Amino acid sequence: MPDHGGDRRPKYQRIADELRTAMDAGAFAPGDRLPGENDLMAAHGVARMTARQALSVLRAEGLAEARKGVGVFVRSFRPLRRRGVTRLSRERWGNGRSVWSADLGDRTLVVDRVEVSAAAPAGPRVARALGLDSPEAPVCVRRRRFVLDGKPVLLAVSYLPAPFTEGTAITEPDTGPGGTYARLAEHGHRPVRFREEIRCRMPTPAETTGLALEPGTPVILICRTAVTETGVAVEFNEMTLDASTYVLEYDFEA
Amino acid sequence: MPDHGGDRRPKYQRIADELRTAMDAGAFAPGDRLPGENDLMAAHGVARMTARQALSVLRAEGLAEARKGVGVFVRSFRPLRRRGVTRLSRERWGNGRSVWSADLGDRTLVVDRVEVSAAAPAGPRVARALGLDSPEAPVCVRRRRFVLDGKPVLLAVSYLPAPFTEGTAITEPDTGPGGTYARLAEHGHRPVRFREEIRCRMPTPAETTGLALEPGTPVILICRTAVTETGVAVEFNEMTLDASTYVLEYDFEA
DNA sequence: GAGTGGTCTAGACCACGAA
DNA sequence: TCGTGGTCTAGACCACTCG
Repeated sequence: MPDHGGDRRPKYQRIADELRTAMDAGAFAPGDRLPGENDLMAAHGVARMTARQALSVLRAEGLAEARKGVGVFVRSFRPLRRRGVTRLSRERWGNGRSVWSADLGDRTLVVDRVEVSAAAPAGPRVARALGLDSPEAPVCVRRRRFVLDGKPVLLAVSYLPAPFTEGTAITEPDTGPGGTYARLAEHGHRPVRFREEIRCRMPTPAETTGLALEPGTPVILICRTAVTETGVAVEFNEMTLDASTYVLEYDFEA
Repeated sequence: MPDHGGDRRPKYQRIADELRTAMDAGAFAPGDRLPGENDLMAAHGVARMTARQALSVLRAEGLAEARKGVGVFVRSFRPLRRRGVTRLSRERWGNGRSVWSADLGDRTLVVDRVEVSAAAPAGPRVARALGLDSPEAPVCVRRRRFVLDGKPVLLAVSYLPAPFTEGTAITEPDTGPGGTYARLAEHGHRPVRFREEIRCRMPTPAETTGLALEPGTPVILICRTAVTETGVAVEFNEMTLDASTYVLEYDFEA
C-alpha cells in the first residue's frame, strides 16, 4: 500500500526534490556521481521503477545524465557565448557585464561537415523568407556542422538565391577568406541588415543524433535573414544550437 | 519474450516514431486526440508501461500533452513575437505607451502580479551585473508576472540601484506613464544602451508552477542590462519566458 | 459507472563499462 | 565477473473526467 508519509506528492517527486535540493546546496558538484537506482531503492524502500522515475525527472530537467553501466552524474553547464551583433560588425562597447561568466571566447569552432548544393528548389518556406517569386526558384544550399572540442554544437543550413552565388566560391565547400558575406560583397550584394528570430523547443530525433544531445537538452533555433542596402534578401540561415552549450548575446541602442 | 521484430530499436521508441511520423504526415492535427495507453497496448501487444513510455517520449518532445481522465492530445504552437530592438526604442516608451503593446496581436497580455521592494541587498550576482561595489548595495526589486489570455507566459524580476529609484514611482507597483525607463529618464538616468543575454533550459519546479508549463516545455531566460550614456548600469532585468509561447526577434545592422 | 491517465510494485533479461 | 543503467512484463490501486 502506497503510504506517502503524510505528503500528498508522489514518491518519485519527493525523491527527485531531495536530490535536487542537495545539488543546490552543493552536496553534489558538477560531474559528481549521484545515488543510483539501487541506492535509491534501498534508501527510500521503493521499487526499481520508482527510483528510476525519480532520476528521470532530474534528467528531463537537464540536471543529471546517466552513463550506461557506470552511474548517474551531475551535468555541468559551460556556456559558449555567441555575440549576435558584434560578430557581424567588428565593434564593441564594453559596458554591461556578462551574467554568465564562464566565457570560453578563445575556443574555436571547427566545421565538421560541409555539404553544398549549387542549385535546388527553394521550397515555400525559404522562398517566402527570401522574398522569392516562386517556390521553384533555385537557391544555393550550404549545410554545415560545427564541433567544439569534439562535440557537435551547431547545425547550420544556409540558403542563398542562386543568381547571387553562381560562379562564386559560395558554391564551393570552402568559401575563401571572409566567407560567404565577403563573396557576396565582392559581387555587389553586401548584406548590411540582419534579422534573427529565436525559438526554443525540445529536439527532434534527427537533431538529438546530429548534435549528440543528452536527454533533457533543448535546442535553440535561430533564423537569420540578411538584406542588402537596397532591401534584397541575400541569405536565409537556419541554425540549430545545443542549448546546453550556448548563450546568445545581443547589444543594441535605444 | 521481447521480440523486436528484426528491429534493434526499443519497442517504445518504435511506437513513438510511428506516432510522430503520423503526426508529421498530418494524420493528427493540433488538438486532436492520440491513441491512448490502452489503444497502444492492444495495437502493439505491449505492456502498460511500454505504451506509457512511448507516450512519454512524445510529451518530453513537447509534441503531445496528457489530460488526466481524458486522453492524450497533439499540442499546438501559437507564437507570441517579442521584438528585442524596436520595442525599446525611445519613441516606444517616451510617449507613454506600454512597451508591450507592440507585441500583441489580437491577444491581451496583462500584468498578473506585481511585487516591489524599494531596497534590498543586491547579492553578488546582481551586484556584478550592475557594476556595484558591494553585494550589500541596496537595489529596488520589481517582480512581475505577465499573463496572456489567462495563461502565465513571462516572469520578470528587475533590479535597479536604489539611489536611482528613491522617491520615484519606480518603487510603486504602478510606475506611471512610460514605465520605469521614463522615470529614470526624468531623473537624468536615461538608459540608451542595452545588452540581452539569452539562455534556454528545462524549467525548475518553481518555474513549472509559476508559468503553468506543460511537461516537455523549455524556458527562455533573458538577462537585460540597461546602461546610460555615461556608461552607468541602471537596470538588470531577469526574464523567464514560456518557450512554447515566444519567438524572439532582433534586428541589427552590420 | 466506465474509461482515462498517474503512480507503484516485484519481478525479469539485456548491454555496457570497469576492475 | 560484477554492478550499472535500459528495457519490459503483468499485475494493482488511485484520481480524474465525462456521460
